[in-house]
Amino acid sequence: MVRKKRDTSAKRESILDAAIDAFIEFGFEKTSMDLIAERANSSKRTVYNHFSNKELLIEEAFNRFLRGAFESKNIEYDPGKSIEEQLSDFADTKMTLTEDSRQLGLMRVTLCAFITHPQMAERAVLFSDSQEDGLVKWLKEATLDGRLKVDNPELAAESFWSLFAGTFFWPPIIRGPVEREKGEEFKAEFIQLFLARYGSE
Amino acid sequence: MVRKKRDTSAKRESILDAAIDAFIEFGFEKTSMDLIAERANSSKRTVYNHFSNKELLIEEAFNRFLRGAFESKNIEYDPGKSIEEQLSDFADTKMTLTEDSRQLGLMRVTLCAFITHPQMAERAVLFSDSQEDGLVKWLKEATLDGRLKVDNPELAAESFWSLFAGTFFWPPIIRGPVEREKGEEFKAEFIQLFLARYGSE
DNA sequence: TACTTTAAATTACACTGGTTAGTGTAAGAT
DNA sequence: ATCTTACACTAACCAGTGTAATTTAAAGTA
Repeated sequence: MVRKKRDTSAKRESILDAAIDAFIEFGFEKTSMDLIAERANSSKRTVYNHFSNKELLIEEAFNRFLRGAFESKNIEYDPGKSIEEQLSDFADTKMTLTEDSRQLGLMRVTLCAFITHPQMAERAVLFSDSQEDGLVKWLKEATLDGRLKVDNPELAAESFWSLFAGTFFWPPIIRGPVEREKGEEFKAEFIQLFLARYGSE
Repeated sequence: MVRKKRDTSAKRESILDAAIDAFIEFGFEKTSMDLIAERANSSKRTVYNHFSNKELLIEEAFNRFLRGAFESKNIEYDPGKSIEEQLSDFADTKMTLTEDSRQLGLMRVTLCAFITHPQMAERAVLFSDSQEDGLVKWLKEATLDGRLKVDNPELAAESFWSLFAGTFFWPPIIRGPVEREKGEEFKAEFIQLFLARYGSE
């Protein structure tokens, strides 16, 4: 028996891409499999050959969201840079996620999926908990180095994320990107606020 | 000509209640008008007599959400109470919104509606902007009274909301209510954080 | 108070027109 | 031999309408 297998990943990708675009534009429920096929320049049958039902498509979109959301580099402590600069750079890095309109759209779709499929949200929470240790570690190192005074790094990290997300994550999800000027102003302010409590001087 | 008009508000309410419950349980798209009628112990025709299409139901649900979200009393400056106590009480008041599971469900539905119908989100943003002046006013009064040092009350208010929502609004929307112990711990922490920058001593 | 009248509100139910997830198949492409 | 396509098809669901019958309660009557 000779097995012949062909590489069909390109087709699969184009279907998934088309599906994500359509989900972003119309939402999951209102996107039909026929539309996805049409946009992927494919036949509906091929769509079903790759993803045997519609749920699998949103699952894959979700996985891609997770990958994108956390692949951006995490914060690493650098004794040679000021605390303000390190926090500011970190915020800038994370900000890019909601500046790209496709990524933003994918987040919106995913957020709705979380709300209607709580089991997806659980997976995301587990994943993000495992990832967000980066900031906690940074806070500990900065404290050991005498540059910060943080008793409870987990709590401090949560405060930082709240301050960040309250301007740079949730508002863009709902109303669209933040204007750069206002963004810079708020970033400076919340870093000041953070350091007023956790700074060492 | 004698006009007879009957009070049909009870029926209307029961339909809207049933609709909201169903939206919470199944989401807007997946809730059929037949189901709403059944749950309201009414006929589909009566549903349509009160709400001539499905959109009007989500609109009304949204209006009810707005009313619920902002009817809870706003913060008012009281020179006789400590700053910590006033902020803590304010946070407690706002917290009750996400402790009630129906209100939480309604918020989820509304959030999804915002994401898929941006024009609804606009109305909500306008409404909330007009309401959230309460905290700004409080910050100004506390500053005039020498109890706080706030240069930019709008920015400070935004920081406060970010800190609050980062624990007491968004996480409950996604994963469910916050455990009381953790909530108290974080509330104390974020008030400390806020006062480290804006407190007058 | 009790009763009748009457228009408004509600119901049951059938029906239309449209959409959509998913399947089967045979022919064609790589 | 495997992947892909075109296309026809099913079975279900659903928003919204039309209508005639039935129930309800406000207003008029005794």
